[in-house]
Amino acid sequence: MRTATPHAFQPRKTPVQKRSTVTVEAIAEATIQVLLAVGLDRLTTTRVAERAGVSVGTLYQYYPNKQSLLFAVLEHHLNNVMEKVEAACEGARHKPLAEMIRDMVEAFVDAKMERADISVALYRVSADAGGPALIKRISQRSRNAVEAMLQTATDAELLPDKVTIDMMLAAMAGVMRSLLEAGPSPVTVRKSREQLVLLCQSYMAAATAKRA
Amino acid sequence: MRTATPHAFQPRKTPVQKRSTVTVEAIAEATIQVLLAVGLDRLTTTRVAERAGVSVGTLYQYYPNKQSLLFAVLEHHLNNVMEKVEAACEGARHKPLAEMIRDMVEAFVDAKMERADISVALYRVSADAGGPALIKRISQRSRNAVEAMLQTATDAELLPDKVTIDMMLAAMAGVMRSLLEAGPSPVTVRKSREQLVLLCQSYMAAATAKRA
Amino acid sequence: MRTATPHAFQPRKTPVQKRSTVTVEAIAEATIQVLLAVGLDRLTTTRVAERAGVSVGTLYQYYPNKQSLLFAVLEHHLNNVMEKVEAACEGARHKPLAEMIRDMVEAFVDAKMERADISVALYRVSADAGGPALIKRISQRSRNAVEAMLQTATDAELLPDKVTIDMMLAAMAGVMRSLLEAGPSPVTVRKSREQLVLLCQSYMAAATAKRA
Amino acid sequence: MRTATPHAFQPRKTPVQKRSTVTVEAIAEATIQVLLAVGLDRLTTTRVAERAGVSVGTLYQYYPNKQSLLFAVLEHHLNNVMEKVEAACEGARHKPLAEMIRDMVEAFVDAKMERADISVALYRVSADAGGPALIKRISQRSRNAVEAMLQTATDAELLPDKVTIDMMLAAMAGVMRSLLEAGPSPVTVRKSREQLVLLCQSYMAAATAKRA
DNA sequence: CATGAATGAGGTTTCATTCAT
DNA sequence: TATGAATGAAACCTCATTCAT
Repeated sequence: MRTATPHAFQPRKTPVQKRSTVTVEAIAEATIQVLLAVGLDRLTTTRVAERAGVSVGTLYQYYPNKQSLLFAVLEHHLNNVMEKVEAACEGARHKPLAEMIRDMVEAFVDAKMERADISVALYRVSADAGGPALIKRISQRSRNAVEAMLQTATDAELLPDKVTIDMMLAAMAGVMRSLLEAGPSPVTVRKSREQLVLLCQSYMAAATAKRA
Repeated sequence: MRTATPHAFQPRKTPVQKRSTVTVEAIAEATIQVLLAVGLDRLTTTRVAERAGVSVGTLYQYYPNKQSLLFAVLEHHLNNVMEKVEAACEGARHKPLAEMIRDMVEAFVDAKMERADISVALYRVSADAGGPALIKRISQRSRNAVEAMLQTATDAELLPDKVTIDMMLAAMAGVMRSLLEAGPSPVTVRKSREQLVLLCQSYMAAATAKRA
Repeated sequence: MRTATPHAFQPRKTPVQKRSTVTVEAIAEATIQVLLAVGLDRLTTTRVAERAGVSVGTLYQYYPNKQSLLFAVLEHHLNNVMEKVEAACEGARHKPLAEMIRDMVEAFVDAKMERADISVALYRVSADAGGPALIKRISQRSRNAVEAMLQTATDAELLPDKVTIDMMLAAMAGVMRSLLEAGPSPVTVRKSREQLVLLCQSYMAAATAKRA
Repeated sequence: MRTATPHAFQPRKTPVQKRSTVTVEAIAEATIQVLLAVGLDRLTTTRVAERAGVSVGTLYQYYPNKQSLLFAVLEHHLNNVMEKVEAACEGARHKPLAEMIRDMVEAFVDAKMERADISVALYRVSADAGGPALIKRISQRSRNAVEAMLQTATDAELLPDKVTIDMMLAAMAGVMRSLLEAGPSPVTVRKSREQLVLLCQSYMAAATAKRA
């Protein structure tokens, strides 16, 4: 993949007509399908276009380059997870800390597992140049959501600072990745989910206590 | 990068003559240099050979393909980190749990930060096909080292099981990655190091307590 | 030339637009030109594309690999000869055996001599992996044509069986090859043509008589 | 295969010491083995040397280049066949024409079939640049042998001229090639052998008669 | 004489991207 | 807007051959 100038990773035009929207989505969906079917190495723009039932030319009408296509899919996936987490955070307001954490972590794990195959496939995409930046941008949102939630905790004596929250989120992401890449059994998933809850709870407890 | 058959990621021949050994190392070193200088996308075998002061042909005498070259470097790096962690684990035997964890985590963070640039660059390499498998193989070693250490803890009532250790390690890896990819200031590093120690300690404490 | 999987020797796509058809033919023609100009050893896909006035990429749109290109040309040549032979066979129906044979053999020799240079150049191509199979497939056609003709012979008491016909055809091919590779004078060609007719006639006569 | 200058196809030195002779033969034998094992496309000088248990350097002491190695093997094979045919020709002197032909043809077929696999593999070798010349040189010998034999025929009224003999030999070669490349069953071989005898006999009879 | 590490020209093939239709 | 034929830079990798040890 010959990477273009950094600013070029956004979709080219925001479609207004309905037909365009359909096309854009068909292309994004086809990208996932191809990704799962043949892997990132053999994903070509032509193949994606074929699968989407359009010509390559059309593909390039909506995505300025291959990278932007991949990133759009990645972003969509991350946003999807994000929304679930945010929803959980909203729903868990005004609860005790441990419950908050549990709800949030479980929402995260469940969201990721829901499309485990895609999650795994996208790890490789996220490693492409520019990926970390994208990830970072998205993580901001989760931090904000979590932070807002924590401020309403009924039993927290001290609020954890940003570094703490980021650390927890990074730990969650790391555990999740390791889990997904292992291709885990349902049992393993359940156990790991529990343990991850525990990990986050104990850390948050310690972090809020420590300050005191 | 067209990935070959899975078995093809091992170096091709073990050099017997001294001349060869020098060459092999020069190539590996050149790979890192090129990786840091131009990035993975523009790392070509020709460029690596040039930098190493040999011909492409020579490179291919020792590495059957580009992938194996990259993986050799990745493996070397991970082994390096591993050794430091193992050493810390050995040195921390027969101490209280919290101290063990601290020593181990700090060794890990320090080892990673020692060559932060390489660590970051290799994240992309590790995403290549076959990377996760390599990582997994290496992680086994760390789990064993940590497990052996924990068994000698002077104050642990219950030993954490494998899942727990794996979780901790995955969390550590995730945090480290997130940290490294952010290109952190020394201050941030110091703070994060502390926090990561806390995270692991509190989780291990909770996990060992929980069983009881 | 690294030969690919056996099924990969067919042209890649059947062009629909007129522009494409022109391109495909230009490439095939260029292949012959290059073959004659520099020989098989130095025939490269790049050179062929250049000669055809297209880019390499275009070449690979229509031929999945070098081998398929060469085979397409070989097949075309053989088909061309085949058609002449078939026409002769059709035209010689309901004649005495000796005349039939004469017409057929002469058509074969003439067809081969018509593009003697190409014929010779293609012998090397036909030796490539997969060549014999191609030859075999084409030979079926000639056997059928000859067989159909012989059944209408006005004076044949017994029909020769398939083995006999194949033998005659193989002999013809062998003689022709030996002749072409010798780079013969017109006189030699004429003499050899006569003799080959005699060879086939006498063999067929003997073979049909023998059965009786 | 990058072909060298035309004069370079002869073995480099005629070994006088016994050790050398052994080495030379080991290399030749290894060439055949590799040819049969992996095919011409993947036959490399290194592989041959390995199989022969010597280093590439040593191989190049005795054969100036790859081509010469292959041609040495080809020549050896052809000489072997030749000797059998010559012996048959000598043994068939002073017999009637038909018997002569039979003995000779059968010797030829049997000699070829004796190492059918090698015969087939070498067809590709003989197509390499310079091959036809080699073949031609060898064919001279067979023509001479056959000619000498025919002159002693007890019942021949007219001697066939060189063109006639060449034609017969070319036909024989063509039939044999076609037969070998088909990978024939023993039954087919036997039948074809008979038919080839018939073909040659009838042609020679016709050719000698015709002159009259 | 033997070794085998080193050479490096050069071949095949891919695929993101463009633009005339 | 959509199409898809054409582009062509550039990557990977091979292997016959040499020559210092």
